[in-house]
Amino acid sequence: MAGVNKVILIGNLGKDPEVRHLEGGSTVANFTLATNEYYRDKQGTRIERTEWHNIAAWRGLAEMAEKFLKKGQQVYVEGKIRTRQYQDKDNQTRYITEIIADEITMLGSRPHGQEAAAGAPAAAEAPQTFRQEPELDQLPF
Amino acid sequence: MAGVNKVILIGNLGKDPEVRHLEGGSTVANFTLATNEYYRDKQGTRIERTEWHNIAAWRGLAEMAEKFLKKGQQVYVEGKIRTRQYQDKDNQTRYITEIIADEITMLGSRPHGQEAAAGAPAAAEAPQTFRQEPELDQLPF
Amino acid sequence: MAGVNKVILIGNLGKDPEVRHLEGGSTVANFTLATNEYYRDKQGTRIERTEWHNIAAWRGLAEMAEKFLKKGQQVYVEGKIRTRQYQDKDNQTRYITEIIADEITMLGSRPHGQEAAAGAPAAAEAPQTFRQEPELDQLPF
Amino acid sequence: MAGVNKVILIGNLGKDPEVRHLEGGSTVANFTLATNEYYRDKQGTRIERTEWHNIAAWRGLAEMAEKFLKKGQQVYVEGKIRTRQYQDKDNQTRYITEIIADEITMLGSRPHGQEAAAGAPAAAEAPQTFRQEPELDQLPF
DNA sequence: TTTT
DNA sequence: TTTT
Repeated sequence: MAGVNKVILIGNLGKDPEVRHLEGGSTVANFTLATNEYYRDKQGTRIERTEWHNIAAWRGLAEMAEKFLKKGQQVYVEGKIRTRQYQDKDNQTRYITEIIADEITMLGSRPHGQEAAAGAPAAAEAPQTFRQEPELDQLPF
Repeated sequence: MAGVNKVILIGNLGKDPEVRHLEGGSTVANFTLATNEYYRDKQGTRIERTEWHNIAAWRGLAEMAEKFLKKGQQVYVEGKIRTRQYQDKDNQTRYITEIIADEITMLGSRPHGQEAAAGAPAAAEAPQTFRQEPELDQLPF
Repeated sequence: MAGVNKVILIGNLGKDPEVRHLEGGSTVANFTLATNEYYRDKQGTRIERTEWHNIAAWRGLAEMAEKFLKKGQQVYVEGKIRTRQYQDKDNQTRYITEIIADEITMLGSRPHGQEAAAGAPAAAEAPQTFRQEPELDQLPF
Repeated sequence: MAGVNKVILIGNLGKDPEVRHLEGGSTVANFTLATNEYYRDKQGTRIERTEWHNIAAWRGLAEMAEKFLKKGQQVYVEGKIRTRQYQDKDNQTRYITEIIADEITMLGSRPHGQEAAAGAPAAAEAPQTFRQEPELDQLPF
């Protein structure tokens, strides 16, 4: 039974994307994204709660992230949840949950006092949407 | 800067919900949800990939989950991602990512050879949607 | 400023898809989808409200719809809203809002007393997800 | 069979919200929202396509829209699709499709040369999310 | 570690 | 009718 696994986030990058070129030719960009929530507690005090998400962008989307995204920027990210396991230094099994991005849209304006990454569109140009191209070996059937 | 943290899943319960009544009066129901994805690899072989999600439903939604949801059932879950840390038995910090459900809708029909949970609507009745009522101390401001 | 225009529906087909082969070689499948909502009114009476959506699936997705979808079937549809205008028989401008599907997933089981469309997967096979392949002339920039 | 009818939009207000106080005590705010899409056509020319959506916000959300939203502002809107019919001046049945907003989040910064609506949060304050409170007579069952 |  |  086919299912749906979809995540929609709007938040700010906690750091510049880190790009790695893997053996085998793949490229992946990783960054953290903060989504902020505000509410009042029982005493009426305003509370801010920040959730941090690990974002992974692969292949073409990784290159876009490297070129156009910077720490602090507000973005829309659409993707899916993936939890993978790894062995830590004590050889214990650990789990990490990531969002595999399918689409990234730049929102609002750049933060003050911060330059766009090299190659980013000039202020006069329209901010952009980037979509992951489907891999030939990952088409649904 | 307010953000968005939204998850949309369609999958099948991996087990009956486990309900706990916490000190302080809250109720929480936990269950796992499998979302299946199908694709062909480079050799053209059909691959099935299952992602397991930890779902937490609180308060009124927990009671609904306890009454109406059972292992194997197909559901739509809307909610948000939350990662919390805890100390494991070796006093090491560990992280677990959960989906806090805001809305659960029952889909399709019950799996063969499986009874509905006690109190579930008869087959002739419309399957249902359950929404979390907002907590008075958690309204946005 | 790039935006987001996303629709997520779960409902039942109101009729079999109607497929048209347009001059120029495109194929489009149209069907209606009912999304049901249940609530109680002020008197406590159960109310059912049905919203009807016009779904359009293009190219590869149209062929999938023609092969695999039938009246009554429960599906997940992801797509975007598009309103287009046309002239009615009195030469007045009219508007119609459609959902252009990007992804369709078959849910649950087939309705009783109804055969699957020719070519549909056997009951024992996994229901399927179909995604629109991007058109070369419609990639984001 | 309960369904799902969900819309997620990011766009800019085409005009200030228009607020009406209906007989019976309800308040509704209406505004248009432009979602922009960019792509290249077969000749490689950059095309901008704008979709206009009719947004309706009721009750508490209408008051928030009136206070805090202005023409040009970039917002995230979550809601559902509703098509209603009415009689035009020639007594012909016409249809209009609207998005009934459940949640509105203000994004980015205010457009240059434009004042915030009276009562809007000062620049130093966090932009906000507004959610529709459920009506007692519209709870799911 | 972000943003306001 | 928006935005860049």
